[in-house]
Amino acid sequence: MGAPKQKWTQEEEAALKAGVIKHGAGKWRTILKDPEFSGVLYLRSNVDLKDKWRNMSVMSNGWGSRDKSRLAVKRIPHIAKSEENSLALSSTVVQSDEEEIVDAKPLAVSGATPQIAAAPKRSIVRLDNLIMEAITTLKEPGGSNKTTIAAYIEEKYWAPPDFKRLLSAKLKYLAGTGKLVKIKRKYRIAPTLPFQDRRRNSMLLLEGRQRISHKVNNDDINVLTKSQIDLELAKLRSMTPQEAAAAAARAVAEAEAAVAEAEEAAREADVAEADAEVAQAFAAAAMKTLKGRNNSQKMMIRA
DNA sequence: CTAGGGGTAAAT
DNA sequence: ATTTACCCCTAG
Repeated sequence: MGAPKQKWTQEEEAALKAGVIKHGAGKWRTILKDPEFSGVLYLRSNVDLKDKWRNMSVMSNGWGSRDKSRLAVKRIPHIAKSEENSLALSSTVVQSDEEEIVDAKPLAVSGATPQIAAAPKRSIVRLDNLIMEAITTLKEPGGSNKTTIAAYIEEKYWAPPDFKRLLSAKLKYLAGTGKLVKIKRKYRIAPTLPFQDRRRNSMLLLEGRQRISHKVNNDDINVLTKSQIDLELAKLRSMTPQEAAAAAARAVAEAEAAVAEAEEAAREADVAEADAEVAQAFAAAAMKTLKGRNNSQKMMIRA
């Protein structure tokens, strides 16, 4: 009866695409067993993969939730599907004739939107996907650094003018929310092992998942506004433990809010990034000092 | 196990 | 009303 419906995450889609590129479409079981993807797709079955691939494929092609042979009056297609539609971020195209098992079609993304007579600017693909895809396909040991990821995306897709900036913001955001783990300048996809039974039971309550779990070990806060932070930290030290805890909590909340803003604004111009950065840095520093003097504070959740 | 044809019901 | 995650079934 009720399969509560579990939307495919971007990691899962990326993993699926990567798997298809690596093993070929149809090798669902193989993809599933590949340790490279099993971490992400462990709750999907081979049939799920097949169906998902079908769904993705279908929607990326012409208009259709294909029922196939339904005469159907459908929507009147204003324009015939011109093959050489420019807007592309096209699918794979020429892969310099390497192996090219199957051309990964489901790349359509939201770009399939008509360019009927308006809708000029809309080709943001959701950088998240691309980043995930980049990391999973160039499976570098230890993760990939920003430049490598940028190179991958730029080569395979299309690079906006201020792409580097967007990418930086995105990586920071993803690392901040725990979707990515940053280790020594390199990013890798966060382990998804924690939960194991999402099938038919709860799934809520993971609202308190990993958030700002930064590695504040040495320091990364030496950049911008260090003076500001020091100032705030000085105030923090003179507070009572209770006040300090409250302040730290507030800082964390503010950081999250700022990061969320930055994420939303991360399309064209995001001025919020600076704020988010400052807030995050402060939050991290606050946590650090708090823990330093009162080591019973454990606010970090799982590793 | 896979490809597909069908179908259901939950989200949007 | 359309999408979409899942399911079921059958022939290779």
